[in-house]
Amino acid sequence: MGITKSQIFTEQQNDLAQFFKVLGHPARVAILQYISNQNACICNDLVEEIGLAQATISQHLKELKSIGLLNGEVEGKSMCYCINVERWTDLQNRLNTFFNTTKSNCC
Amino acid sequence: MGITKSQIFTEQQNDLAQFFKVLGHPARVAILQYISNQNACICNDLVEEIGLAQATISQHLKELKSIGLLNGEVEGKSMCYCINVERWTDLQNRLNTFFNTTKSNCC
DNA sequence: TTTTAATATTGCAATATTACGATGTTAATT
DNA sequence: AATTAACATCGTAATATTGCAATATTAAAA
Repeated sequence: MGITKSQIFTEQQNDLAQFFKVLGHPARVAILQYISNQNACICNDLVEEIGLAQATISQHLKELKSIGLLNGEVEGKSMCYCINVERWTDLQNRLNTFFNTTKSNCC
Repeated sequence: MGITKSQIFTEQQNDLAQFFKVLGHPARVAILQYISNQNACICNDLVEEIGLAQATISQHLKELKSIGLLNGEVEGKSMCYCINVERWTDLQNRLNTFFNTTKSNCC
């Protein structure tokens, strides 16, 4: 039905899946990689760099913001989007915990 | 349009996003966690454990198989699905590389 | 060889996602 | 105050995903 039955999973599982899901689009991967190579990020640069329409880029940025991976700061009439390093490291640790606690083989 | 413009991204970006995407559903996270706590995995157990219909579980297993995270072995009339530990560790390393090379702050 | 058990596959219905044009909004510039 | 620049949001079309019932398929058991 296109709708995920979140009720039947734990909050931890839903949370983790949500992180993975947001990272599960090449545009968002590309955005993060591009930002990390810049000193300042302006959405317009991204539009040229990534090759998607401005509205689409804006939407992807919103999703990255929604899980706290990006900080947006108003700078005049531009926006400066930056990776939230604390959150980034935190997420990396959570994913590693998931990987380390979920690797036993059964057969 | 619901269609991702994969052509405009690098293979590495598409690949990475694909991994994230497959892990981006709580049922698949739950399946991996459950399997890792068992010695043998039978789909029927999963149906009871997870609480989704057999057809749905089968579909999720297929997606996990598609990125090589699960090995399926026929065992009589049952299937034994196991985490592919080599692939699992490989994926963990790839994700850590991504996280480590994508963390500079700009603002 | 019929039956049964354990999946896989197919075919849908419902909802989500992706993408973009058009249109807001906001703040600097003129 | 009007204009411009840089986004954000809205509305919508196209496609993807989720989920399940029904129906294969496959191999052991009877």
